[in-house]
Amino acid sequence: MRTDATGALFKILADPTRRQILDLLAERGPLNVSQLAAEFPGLVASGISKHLMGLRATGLVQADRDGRQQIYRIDAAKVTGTLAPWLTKYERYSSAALERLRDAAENDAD
Amino acid sequence: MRTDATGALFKILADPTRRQILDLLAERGPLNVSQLAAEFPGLVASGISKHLMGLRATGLVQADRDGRQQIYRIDAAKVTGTLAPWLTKYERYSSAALERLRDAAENDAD
DNA sequence: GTAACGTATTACCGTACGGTAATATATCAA
DNA sequence: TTGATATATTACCGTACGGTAATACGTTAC
Repeated sequence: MRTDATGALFKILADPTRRQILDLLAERGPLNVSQLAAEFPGLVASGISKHLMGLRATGLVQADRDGRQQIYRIDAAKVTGTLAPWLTKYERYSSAALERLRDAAENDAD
Repeated sequence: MRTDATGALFKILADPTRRQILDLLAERGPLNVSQLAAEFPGLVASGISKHLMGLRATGLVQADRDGRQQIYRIDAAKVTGTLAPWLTKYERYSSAALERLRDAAENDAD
């Protein structure tokens, strides 16, 4: 998929498996790959690992090594911090659209 | 890309061309395909049309027919309305993460 | 009617993705 | 050291995407 820096976050969040990984990390706290893989009967561990690599690349999750385990934890602030400004922008657009409607109504009244 | 209903919105927003289309519709108000295509020198009109079909399918834009023209307008409220609950959820997760940290600190103090 | 125009649709191409399987790497246990 | 475990990496497959080109469709102008 064609994408850019902003789009990379959306692209990561577009996949339901990755969102489910984020949900699990959010609800249960830090987990390793095996624990996560156990929640996805239809998937194999290396697939989960691959998704985690992508999530790490965008900074949405971070990993702490504990012996031979990688303990993954969500950086929920990163998720919200990255998306919130974008959402604010479109809220502003909503307001702008309302203003245009109001202007149009005024012009109609002329 | 594997996706679901929620993911469809993220997937749509992942593409920079589609986000730029949304921005144009938000900043300038409703536009037709030709007007939009004029803003994308590297793209051909049918490509824009294709993106608009996707945007329509998710409800992010709507079209009003005016003779042989299709006038597209953004439904910014749909954008924010769909994303906001999702964002709220992860803000709650952020709080949950903080609580876990606090609990862990208390346990350490035992 | 018919010709030009605005847009949508289809077929097609190259590329990237999600997933599995196999292999490699690193760490713990005996 | 040897074997088992936990994860990462690589190669590969099928599918979906972004884009162009060509075509079809509906609408206005003549």
